[in-house]
Amino acid sequence: MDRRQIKTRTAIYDALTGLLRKYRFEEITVQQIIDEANIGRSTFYSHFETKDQLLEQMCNEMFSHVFSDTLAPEKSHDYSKNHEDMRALLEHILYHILDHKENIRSIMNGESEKIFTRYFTEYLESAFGEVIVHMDVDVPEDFKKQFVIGSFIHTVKWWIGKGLKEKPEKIIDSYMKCLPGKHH
Amino acid sequence: MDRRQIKTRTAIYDALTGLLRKYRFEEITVQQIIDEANIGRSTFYSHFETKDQLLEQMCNEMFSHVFSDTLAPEKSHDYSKNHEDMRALLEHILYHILDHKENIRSIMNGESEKIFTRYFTEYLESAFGEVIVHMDVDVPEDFKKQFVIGSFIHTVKWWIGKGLKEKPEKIIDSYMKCLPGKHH
DNA sequence: AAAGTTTCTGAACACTCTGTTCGATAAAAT
DNA sequence: ATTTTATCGAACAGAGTGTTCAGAAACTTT
Repeated sequence: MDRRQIKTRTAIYDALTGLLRKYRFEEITVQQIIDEANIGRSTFYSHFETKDQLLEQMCNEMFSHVFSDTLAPEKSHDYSKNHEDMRALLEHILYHILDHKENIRSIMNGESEKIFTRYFTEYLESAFGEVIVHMDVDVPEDFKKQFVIGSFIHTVKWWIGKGLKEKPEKIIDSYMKCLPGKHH
Repeated sequence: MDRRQIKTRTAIYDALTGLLRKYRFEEITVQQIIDEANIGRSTFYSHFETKDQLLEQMCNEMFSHVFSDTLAPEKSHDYSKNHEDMRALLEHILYHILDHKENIRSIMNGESEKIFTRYFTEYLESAFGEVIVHMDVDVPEDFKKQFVIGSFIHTVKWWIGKGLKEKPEKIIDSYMKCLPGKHH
């Protein structure tokens, strides 16, 4: 890829992340991004069709970083046999989020929060769909799934919203204590 | 209040709810609302400063209807003593939502979903804050609160998203089975 | 190093949406 | 019947969007 393209691309990304620290995505204009990134107007539009597409792509890259290497290597594990493995993976996810602290915090306002939720749900379903089904609670399976995944994502959002101050271990510990199942 | 004001106000509300059935709030323009409501441009702006303010006020009215008479009459009950009372109240809330089916479903897309969440959280905290504290799970209190309330709201959203097809009793039953505590 | 290719630039443009203003008209209140 | 208040709608200024295009600048190839 042409160095110039990479340069403008990262300039745009950096500009947006910077602006997101001060303003909500909805109130940021393309002109602001252009000025902040120090690029020409038409350059922006030759990279992205709209402001929304830029956000979409940026989140896309970021969340694949957060989730990609979490999913792959641990896929062989059987979490239904060992709750400690599940605990380790969840902690791993939180540490990954911690790595992207700055970006994630700025992104988690307004419209972009939804993209996060979408990715997160998708990922968790593929990673834990099986495990959840095997939990011994007498409720329909689709309910079980939405409850476990939904409450986890909500917890993570709450953790982010509170400034990521608590330790991942502590959050996961509390979370797993609140889940229904055999681990009492 | 002047009859004319009421007329335009409801015309605007109806127009927006109608449009929300076809489009997301973000893509609806003031002009569309004006045309749909059959009112003059300046009339709209003499009632609402912006499109967002309109949504805010509309949700405000609606959600106070959903929650107002749920909270008041049951306030004396002590849910920590009787889980059946809590169950009844939660079911009551779902039935209220069912009453506003059409409106709620159209409103639960995009930006307006947040307003719903805000109201709902606020309400649940005032209604159940005490009860939750008394639950016997060994996790910090703020975590307990966010978990119980967050997972309930998520469940309700899921229920709405799936078209409100299942019976409130069933949803609440599953929900309470998934909650940690003494009811095993 | 010269020629060819790709990307960036920035001004100019048409367009859409917003929110305001104001004189005329119609409806409600007293 | 008179006064007050609400609506109408055209006209306007302003902000933002997304496109176009010719020239400059940066990369690639030979």
